[in-house]
Amino acid sequence: MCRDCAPKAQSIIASYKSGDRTIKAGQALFRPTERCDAIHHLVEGWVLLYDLVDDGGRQILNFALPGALLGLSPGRMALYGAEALTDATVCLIPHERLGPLIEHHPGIGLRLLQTVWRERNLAYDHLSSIGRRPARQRIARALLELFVRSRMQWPAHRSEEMHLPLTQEHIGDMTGLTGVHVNRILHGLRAEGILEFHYRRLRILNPDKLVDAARVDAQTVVAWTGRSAPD
Amino acid sequence: MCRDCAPKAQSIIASYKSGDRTIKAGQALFRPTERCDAIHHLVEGWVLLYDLVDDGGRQILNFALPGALLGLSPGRMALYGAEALTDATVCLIPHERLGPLIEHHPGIGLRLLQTVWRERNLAYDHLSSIGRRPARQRIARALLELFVRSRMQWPAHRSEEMHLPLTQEHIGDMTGLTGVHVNRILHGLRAEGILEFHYRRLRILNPDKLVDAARVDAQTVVAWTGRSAPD
DNA sequence: CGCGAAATTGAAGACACTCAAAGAGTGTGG
DNA sequence: CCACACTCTTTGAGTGTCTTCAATTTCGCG
Repeated sequence: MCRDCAPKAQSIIASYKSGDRTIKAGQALFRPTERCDAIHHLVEGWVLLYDLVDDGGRQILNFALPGALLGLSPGRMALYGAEALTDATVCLIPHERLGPLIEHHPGIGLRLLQTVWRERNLAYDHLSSIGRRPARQRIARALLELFVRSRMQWPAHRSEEMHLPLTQEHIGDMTGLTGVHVNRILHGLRAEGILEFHYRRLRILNPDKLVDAARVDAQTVVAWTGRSAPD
Repeated sequence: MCRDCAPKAQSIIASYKSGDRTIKAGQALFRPTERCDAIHHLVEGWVLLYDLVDDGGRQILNFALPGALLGLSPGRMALYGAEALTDATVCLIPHERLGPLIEHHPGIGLRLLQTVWRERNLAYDHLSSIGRRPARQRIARALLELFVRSRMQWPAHRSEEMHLPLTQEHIGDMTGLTGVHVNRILHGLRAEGILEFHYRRLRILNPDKLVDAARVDAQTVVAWTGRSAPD
């Protein structure tokens, strides 16, 4: 299920966890500023990380896929909110158990390190997208990234169509745009025969043109997949 | 010098490194897409991480302070560029040594994990700033963050004035704005008696008003400092 | 003193936002 | 199975923040 946790690693972690938790789609795992004593290791499902801004705006920080580590923060307050996009399962590891876990199983430590630094690289990628790219590129990138990452996670599904439980408002919140403007851009992409995004269903009609509109290079796509490259 | 690396940890890492490297202010450690075989552990100085966008734009991803881990990427290509803002020293750890290092010294693994996840949280913070805040708040936040982080790193300096080797263009590249617009906003902040930023020197005239303009809460500031909160 | 880089200022324009209303799709309960 | 309620999408018109382009001034440094 989770690429980052081979079965063996899973069972090792299991002996340090305080328990599992299942969350229904749409429910919150935790909210910003809420007390959060345990690290949440996502085992199954999609989870949305977000930050709320005082004027009512919301910024989506990441879409966490299985293997992600949520709730890492100094102090015991969550710095951001987390809510399940699909039904999800997390494995809870109390903060104070993390030290012993890594002490006894350094290999796990290395894996966690790689997971988090991949998350950091992804965040960097989003930063330059939101900070320096026009709306069309941001949206094309965001959708392409979601597509690539989910295909990598669940290679079974093989079509160019996928279920994406997001509204256009969500896409706006991830790209730093308004839902209304996202709608206009999507309209353009559809008119150009590049993709369709209708009621939680994304269909890529012309992958080449989408890559072109997103202005991503092969290297970046590889980074999205999370694969370590060959030597 | 580096808060994250107690002397003991330093000496352990030393036995796994391939060497040190000193970089003069303004010089590049590595450029985007350049081959990069070793992890760069920053020991001393400020390093700027950036990404270049095809239209000529640049996005600053982070200002790395001592303790930061640079050059972590899948494959052996750098996903971003790194350039020294001040004279700097890095300790180079070949990628293939990382496994053995953590294997034999799990405590180091835990520290590295905490370092990277703090960097990730900082990137998330920047995301919501750039994605959802107006120019004035972004700039106020950016300057306040730099101030807080550098004060935490070098507590010796105690005044409300600091040396910041940046141009207004740099501030634009970190906040996703143009240098010209940064200038106008800084003009406003100066007119209000909040701060002065003139030729590589930042002086905070009214800390309370700056915090107000930046719209940061205490919790976020604590996260910037990198301190783990008490239980 | 003069050169180059950075800062400053103005004017015009563009991209994205706000406000608002209508249309389409989904789900639920009778 | 239909009707209603709700959410999400779609479209228009007007506005505003930030950008672009360009000229001028200030500053640091040789």
